Amino acid sequence: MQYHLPMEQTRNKDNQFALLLKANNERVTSPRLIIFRQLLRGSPIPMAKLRVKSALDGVDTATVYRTIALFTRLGLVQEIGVGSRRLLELTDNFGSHHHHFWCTKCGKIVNFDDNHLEATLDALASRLDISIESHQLEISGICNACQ
Amino acid sequence: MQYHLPMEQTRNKDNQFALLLKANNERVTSPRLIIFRQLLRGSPIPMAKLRVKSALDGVDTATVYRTIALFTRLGLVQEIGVGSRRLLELTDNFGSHHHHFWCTKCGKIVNFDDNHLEATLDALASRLDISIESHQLEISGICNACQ
DNA sequence: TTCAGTGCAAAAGATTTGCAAGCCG
DNA sequence: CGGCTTGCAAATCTTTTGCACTGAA
Repeated sequence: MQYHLPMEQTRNKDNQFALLLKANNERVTSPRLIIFRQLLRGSPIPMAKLRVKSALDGVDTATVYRTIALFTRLGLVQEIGVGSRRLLELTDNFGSHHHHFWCTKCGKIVNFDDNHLEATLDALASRLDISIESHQLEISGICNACQ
Repeated sequence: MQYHLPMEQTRNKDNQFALLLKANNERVTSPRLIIFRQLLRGSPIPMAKLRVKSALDGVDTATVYRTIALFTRLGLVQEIGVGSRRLLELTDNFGSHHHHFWCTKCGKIVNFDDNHLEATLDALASRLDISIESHQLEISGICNACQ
């Protein structure tokens, strides 16, 4: 099996993952680890593909759904909308805060973050008199390579 | 039947709607008008509910799907993600540009817009060297009433 | 009149659920 | 060992498709 992260980092993440589960009285099982590692590969993945990939490792479809529901409940996974597709990815708990830019020409999805944007949102929150728990921005357009 | 807009405004919208269809060589049919008016009521609506409401007016489920696909193709309708739900609403072509704030406590969805935010996005676009076609921001948190 | 658009029914996919067996703690 | 998890299969729900008929232009 091949990882996008060096093995040492993967171990770290696996560890962090195990701790999070235990802290919530959830068991660390083989299917859960397999699915977590799939998500750890980085790019947002559609449920259908996650199901297929997990099946290769012997994980049943029903288990994938139950696991994603669990991960979501634990705030480990979130669903993002890119165009009309729904994709799954690890939340900021297991990565840095970011947003998505989707190139409508080549389909590439680029993560980005912007301090100024975050500041703008803070100001917005006080203007609207709300307290922000989370926010998600999706920008679509043409990337520099495609222009 | 009851509308959220005064009848005169509804007529205007119906008109605008008919023109858009005709401009795209699409026919103005009863099911399409029924579904359009449903969306015109304002708040984002899940497909399931739209299906049920349309059925009350005798519109078949398959037609609802085909119509929403058409409206999306014409840039009349967009799908937004609020929490884990997917909701349908008219695009900015039939309303003013806005984003969504979702109160996780009372479930209310509030539309808002912010000039400063738009300016920030413009700046971001030039920094990332991309050209933005559209953007969608979803903020979730607690509204002032629930605090 | 003509053919795009619709209803109906069936097919295809996606998601959920019940239950016996397996495995983590 | 005990009970949470899983795999498997069946049930549900959602979305798509084929086809004959209807109605908008």
